Amino acid sequence: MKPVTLKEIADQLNISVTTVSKALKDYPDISKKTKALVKELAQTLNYKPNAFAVNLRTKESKTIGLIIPEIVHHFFSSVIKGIVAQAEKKGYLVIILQSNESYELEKKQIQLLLRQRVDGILISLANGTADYNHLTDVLAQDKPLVMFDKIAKLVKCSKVIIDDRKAAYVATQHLIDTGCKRIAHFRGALLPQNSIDRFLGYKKALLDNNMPYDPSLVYICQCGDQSFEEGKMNARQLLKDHKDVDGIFINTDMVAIGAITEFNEQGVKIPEDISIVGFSNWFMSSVISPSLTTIDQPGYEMGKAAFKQLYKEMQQVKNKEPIVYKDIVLKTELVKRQSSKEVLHKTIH
Amino acid sequence: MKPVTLKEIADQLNISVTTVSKALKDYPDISKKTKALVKELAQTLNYKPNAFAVNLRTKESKTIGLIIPEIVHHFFSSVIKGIVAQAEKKGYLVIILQSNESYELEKKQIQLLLRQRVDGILISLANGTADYNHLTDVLAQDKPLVMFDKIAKLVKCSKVIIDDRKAAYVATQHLIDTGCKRIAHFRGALLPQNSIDRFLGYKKALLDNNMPYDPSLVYICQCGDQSFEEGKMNARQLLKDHKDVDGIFINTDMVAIGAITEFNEQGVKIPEDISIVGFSNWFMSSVISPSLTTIDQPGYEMGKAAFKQLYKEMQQVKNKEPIVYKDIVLKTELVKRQSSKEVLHKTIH
DNA sequence: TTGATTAACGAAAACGATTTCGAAATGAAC
DNA sequence: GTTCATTTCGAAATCGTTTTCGTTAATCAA
Repeated sequence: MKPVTLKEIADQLNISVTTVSKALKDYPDISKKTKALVKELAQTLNYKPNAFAVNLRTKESKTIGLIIPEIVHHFFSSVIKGIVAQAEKKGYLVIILQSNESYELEKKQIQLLLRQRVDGILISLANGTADYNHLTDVLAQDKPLVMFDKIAKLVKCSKVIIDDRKAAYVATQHLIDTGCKRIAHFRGALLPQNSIDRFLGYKKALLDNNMPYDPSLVYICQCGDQSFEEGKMNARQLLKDHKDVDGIFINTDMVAIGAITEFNEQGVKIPEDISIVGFSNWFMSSVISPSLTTIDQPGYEMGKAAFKQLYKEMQQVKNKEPIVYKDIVLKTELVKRQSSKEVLHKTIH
Repeated sequence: MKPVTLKEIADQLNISVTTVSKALKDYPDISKKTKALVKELAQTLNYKPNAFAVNLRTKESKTIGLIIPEIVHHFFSSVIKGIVAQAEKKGYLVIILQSNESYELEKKQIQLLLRQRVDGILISLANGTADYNHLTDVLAQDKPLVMFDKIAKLVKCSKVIIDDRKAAYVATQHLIDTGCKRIAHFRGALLPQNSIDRFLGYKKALLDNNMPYDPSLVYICQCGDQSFEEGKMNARQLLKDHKDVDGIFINTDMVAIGAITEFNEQGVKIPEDISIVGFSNWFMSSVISPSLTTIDQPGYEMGKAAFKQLYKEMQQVKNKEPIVYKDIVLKTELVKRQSSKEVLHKTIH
């Protein structure tokens, strides 16, 4: 009933615990005969080393912590999948925690993970997080910390991101290339860096194309649980405020889908009357009618890359080398679908 | 840099490790004065008990394992969220593993978790799992194991499920009540119990209403990654095979959405020509056009209930009481939307 | 025969906390 | 002054491994 220990194996074979331990780990100073004996008995008794004891000695837990704002989310669950898959390949287990977009919870969870003595931490910040002491605490302990997607630029650690600004630029440029003359933007809340960058990309694309930037065309939404509703609301408001808008770049697919639904209900034709480009490429976006042109955000790859970087840093700590931080920028892609028109033939000068 | 230990606190205060430990845990045989001193120093040094050492002594890890077939999945990610939230409330951490619907992986992961000495395991089985030795291994060690959603009826442990059969019955009955005369069924693969039960519910509803059961109206799909495509394919095939079908009960929303898409493309009117009822109530189902009538499957609640049961059993183990197994059946609900007609006025006898 | 080398194993000290069992000191009671 | 109880603390064992450093016995060279 109780798990088998080294001592029990040792007693049964009338040898010492030391020898058993060494035999199982193929130390060169144990004879082949005893090694065979030990290994066989361990097998039949179904011996499994007690992880606590091993960790206590070796000061490694072979466990990492993962904190994300929201689990039920296509993008984030893809990230989780990428992380878990990669971690398992390297023999690491993943403890998952959800911050619920709350700074307080995030802070508490970091403490929990540190107490658990995880070997490293992966985190995507809560929207509300503006204070970074809990993060620098981790780094001060020489424990690797890698941030992904929602990051804090000011914290000195590795980061895995996409170039939100560039992606937003591409999205907006696509609207321009397909003939849109007056382009609105539904942006996210003020805090997460992503919203800011996407907004900046939108703005830059306009200016680079000699189109005026009009702040009244920028609508803010919190992108929380009811982002679908927010998309509908913003769309309704836009129809009242600006009849001349013929294109919208929307911060995230869920909001875009809300907007599409509203436009469908009001008889506004997409893309004939208004073109729409979203962000993230959720599965849903390919299914809705009209299907949504959007920016593909590689969640699985991001998870994979984040773990790989963390792994590298954990190895560096193990070898007592200094940790080398890295910024990894993943590629995004515009996925052309029905909610935007065909690209106009460009005139050749 | 290195984490603070009891010994360091003891040395600084010139008292023994024992006293420090006791002080922090409010043992009655330590004076208030030393307790105050110890607690204050622990606070300022930011002392965190070494989880390994504690676990090694107490033989508790305050950690549970969670194995699911697929993380990127609306239903399962909701379950994860429920589990993680509830676990955190009780001071437990969750190690998450994904079996990828593979029996082999599932088996290996159970071993991993046992080695890690988790206090309990939550699992939703892979479709391919037909051999239960890895599960009985867990139970043989007196380690609580709770299965949810995709379960093995034969294994003696607690289970949290919905009544798939009844839910399917309700779904089919709804189609009948709204006037459908010839009802098809897109079912899942043969193995997971859920598919079988949903099929049986469908069949029973037909028979109870004196409608013939026609096996040629039952289409099978694997419900894997391409279930959307499978939905389209099946819909196309159905249109060829049976022009007279006016209702379909579909195993899962993703397939249903594929079917709706296909029908939309082929100009088949929903619900006028064909009514559709899905299963799961993914968010997508409320957004697609026409929106999908479906069975709401409470993922978050299932996760919550599963952890609560596991917690109960972990307490029982702790108190050396025998484990009491329980079958928990959660309520499902029919969510009426646009893909099915209004219920006919029933004649009163 | 002596000294050096090698092969094979074990004793014991960690790792950091918890807990049992005493011990010392103080005070109270007689 | 003796006895007894109470308060306050610590020594030491323990959890299960890992790893260092011996120790023994055998082998070999000269």
